[in-house]
Amino acid sequence: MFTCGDKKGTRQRLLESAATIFTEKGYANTSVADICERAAANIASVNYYFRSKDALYRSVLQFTREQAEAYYPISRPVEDNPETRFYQLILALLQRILNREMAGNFYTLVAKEMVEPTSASGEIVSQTISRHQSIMKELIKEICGQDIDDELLLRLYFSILSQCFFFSYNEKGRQYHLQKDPIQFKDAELFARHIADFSLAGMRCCCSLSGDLY
Amino acid sequence: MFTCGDKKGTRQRLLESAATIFTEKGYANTSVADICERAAANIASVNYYFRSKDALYRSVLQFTREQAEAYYPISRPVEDNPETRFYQLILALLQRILNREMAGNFYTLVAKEMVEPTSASGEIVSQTISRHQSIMKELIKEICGQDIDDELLLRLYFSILSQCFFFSYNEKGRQYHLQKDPIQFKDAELFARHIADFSLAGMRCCCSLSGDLY
DNA sequence: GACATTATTAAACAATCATTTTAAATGACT
DNA sequence: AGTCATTTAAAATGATTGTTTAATAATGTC
Repeated sequence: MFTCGDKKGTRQRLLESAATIFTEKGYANTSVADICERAAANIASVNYYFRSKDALYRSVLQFTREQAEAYYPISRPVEDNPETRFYQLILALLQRILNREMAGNFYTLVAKEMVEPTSASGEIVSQTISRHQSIMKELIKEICGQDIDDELLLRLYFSILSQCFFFSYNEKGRQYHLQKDPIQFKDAELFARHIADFSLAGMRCCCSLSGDLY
Repeated sequence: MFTCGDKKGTRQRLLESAATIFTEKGYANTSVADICERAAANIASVNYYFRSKDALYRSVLQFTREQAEAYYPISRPVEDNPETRFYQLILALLQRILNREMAGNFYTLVAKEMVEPTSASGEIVSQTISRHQSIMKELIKEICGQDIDDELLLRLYFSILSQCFFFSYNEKGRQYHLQKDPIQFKDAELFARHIADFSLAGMRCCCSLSGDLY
């Protein structure tokens, strides 16, 4: 296990190279040759270490997801009041998404899967989403009351998450809406504050008139 | 100009066929052969009527956009109160997005451009977005007051629009979040009602504490 | 040091794709 | 009918792609 010290193994270089290029250009626009070139590996190495381009892509999803979960854990201590934890949860999610390394790559890839699912999409994406969903729903219940209607709960979740997932758009895609400067990692706190405030008000309002309108 | 009556011309068939398949599979995963087959046209016809696959794609963006704008106009009479027009604007947008024909195709294509911009992306997408943006911002100003801070105005716009654009995800992509049944066109009113209520509360709250937190 | 396993390389393969070419067919108009 | 422009058709081109093969190098083990 004496790997060369500062040098990463070929397999790992391929994984990171693939993650970067898949994120940037998408699966279909990325060639195996591109990936190998960036990883300074031979053209055949993708099929040697992973069985195919497709299997490599699945490994990339897996790998970047693990990185994301290691980077900013989304389970928080229970001591604070729900509103604070609500803000922290949104912040953690935005920080993951805006992270410039593998964590951010994962959410960009997930965004692509939302818009144009691949065959590899299935498990990993749906696991990730449903994990987010259950955590967020628990928090909403704490804030709105445990007896909240299931349909309403789902809609509230959707309103909050759709705001967060906006940031997993491509940089250029975000700028279509928020012209101005590129979004930086440090903007996470600002937007998390906004989304939290905006959504807390929305939640409370929708809960208080629950059932009246529908 | 005596076209065959019930039969559409080859060019038009190509346009609609391309719109459908681009929407379903994305630009890179769609072959010119696919498009021609569905349009019952020869393989060379794409290059005959449009100069290239790329130019065809641009034409598709243009065409579907026109269909969307003709289908559900988003400029509404001024007589109602702003809250009602706010709801109507969101409803019109959702109806466009959830429309099963060319209008819906356009917003699905725009969603793809958000996540993975192509070289054709530029003008059409940014025009569409900035039109939505100016209309929505005007309405927010009416509701929150004309003296609202520009930064806050942009964030409010973003919160509202990101909820709407969630529905331009792929069907499977939406179901990752809203498990249950596929979203139908008729759900537009339900979700428009929710987004409007949720967002009106959020707007009012953010405006009242404007400047205090940032 | 010899052997077996693992890793890397260069070349070739087979398939797909967008586009071009060249020719045939169609329809309008004189 | 004959001319012309428009449209359709089939086949070929040239480039790129993912994957495989087979030979070579590196590494670890006894």
